[in-house]
Amino acid sequence: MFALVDGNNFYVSCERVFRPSLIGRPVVVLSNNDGCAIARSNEAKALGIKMGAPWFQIRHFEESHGLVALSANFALYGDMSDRMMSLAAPLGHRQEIYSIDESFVDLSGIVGDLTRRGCIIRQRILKWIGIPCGIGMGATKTLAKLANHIAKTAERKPGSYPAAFAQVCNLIHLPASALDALLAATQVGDIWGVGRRIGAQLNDAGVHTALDLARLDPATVKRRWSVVLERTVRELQGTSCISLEHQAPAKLQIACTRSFGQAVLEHSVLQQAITEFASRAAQKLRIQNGNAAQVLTFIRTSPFRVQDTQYSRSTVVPLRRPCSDTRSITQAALAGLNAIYRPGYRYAKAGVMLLDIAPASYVQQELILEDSDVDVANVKADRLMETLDAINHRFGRGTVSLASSGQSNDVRAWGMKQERRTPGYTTDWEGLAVVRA
DNA sequence: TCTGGGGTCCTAGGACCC
DNA sequence: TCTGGGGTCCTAGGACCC
Repeated sequence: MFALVDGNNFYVSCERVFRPSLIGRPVVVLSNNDGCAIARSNEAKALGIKMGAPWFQIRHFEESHGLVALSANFALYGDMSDRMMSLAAPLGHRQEIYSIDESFVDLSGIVGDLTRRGCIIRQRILKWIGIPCGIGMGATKTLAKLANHIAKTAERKPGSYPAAFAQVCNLIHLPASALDALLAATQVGDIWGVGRRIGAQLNDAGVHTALDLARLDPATVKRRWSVVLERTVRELQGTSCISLEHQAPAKLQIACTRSFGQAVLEHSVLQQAITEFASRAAQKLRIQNGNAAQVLTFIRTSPFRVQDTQYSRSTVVPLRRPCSDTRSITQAALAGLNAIYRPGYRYAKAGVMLLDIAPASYVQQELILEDSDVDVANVKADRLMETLDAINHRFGRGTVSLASSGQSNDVRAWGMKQERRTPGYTTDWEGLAVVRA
């Protein structure tokens, strides 16, 4: 038995905590570069604004409907997320943090009225940090996801589901006929694990509702689609196939990629960007105590600019030996850049990915053919990186960086556009809200 | 003019082995 | 004319998630 706790329109809700005047108004939070909408208030959804809608296509709502758009403030959302997660955890014995705004909670062994328990937790999160949540409960993770969908939809669109399921929806111990009715009222594409492509294929095959999907034979589904969809069918039928991951597994790959605020043509600017991405990725790698064996670098033009000649290439450079050293990783990434850079294109995006990651404690023994002491060099590198991370943690990101990363953010030719950024209310002393009497 | 970032898993097919 | 059988490993690409 699982619960899923999910913040409503999470990024928008975070902004509303500190700017209550946004409540009741259509609000969107924009992606990096103020590119497209990545969170929408209910009022914005009601205007028909879709997830991922480009800002330039929806900005006319500013004039006509008072739409407010904000640049994403991920430091703030991350901090609010930590607070929400710690308040959701007591719902059960174990919690899996699934994304910035969602956590699964294992409900096994919890006695008493689960629905009531959910309502108390929901109220507490709303009162203590101001974030409205939906809570869904079900026998499997997929059913808990569905319950959460029902909890939020019943609140947002009256009449879509019985009002009793709004906000907190508990499908555990629901009579089979009642569960079937809810499944029948749910589009198959709204089920967790059914995306656009599979959804369309299912519709073609006459499978339209979640109930249709739940009634398919798992073996047939596996043959015709995949084991992934088979698992979804079994989960809808009440057999748990996806377990709770209490401890986040170490990442297999780590990426740092960005679209540029404006098109980049020069090699030297790409070099600065790639240096920055490689440094950031290496730092993430050190946080999880890993070593990477390969570094992927990619650059590409904008596929949306059809008038431009397109160019998109990536390359993988193996490291001499697995490490998390910013200098070696950056060196490899820049070597990759040199291999794929071609002048004359309007580059819109670039990135660095670290591949083949293993715990730093796994050391491949090697036959030393060089006349140098590898162990001593490794210890020195580790201490240098520790110091680098400590300084940047204490004095702010980018205090110490490689010279090839160029100047600071405000003068970077490739820097992001963020014209509607709100203060770091909880993450920056300068951003603290001021109360006026 | 203007379109995000960061992940995972599965599968098919090719290369290669004996 | 007619060209085996069984296996592993790796990679690219597709699908999904938020």
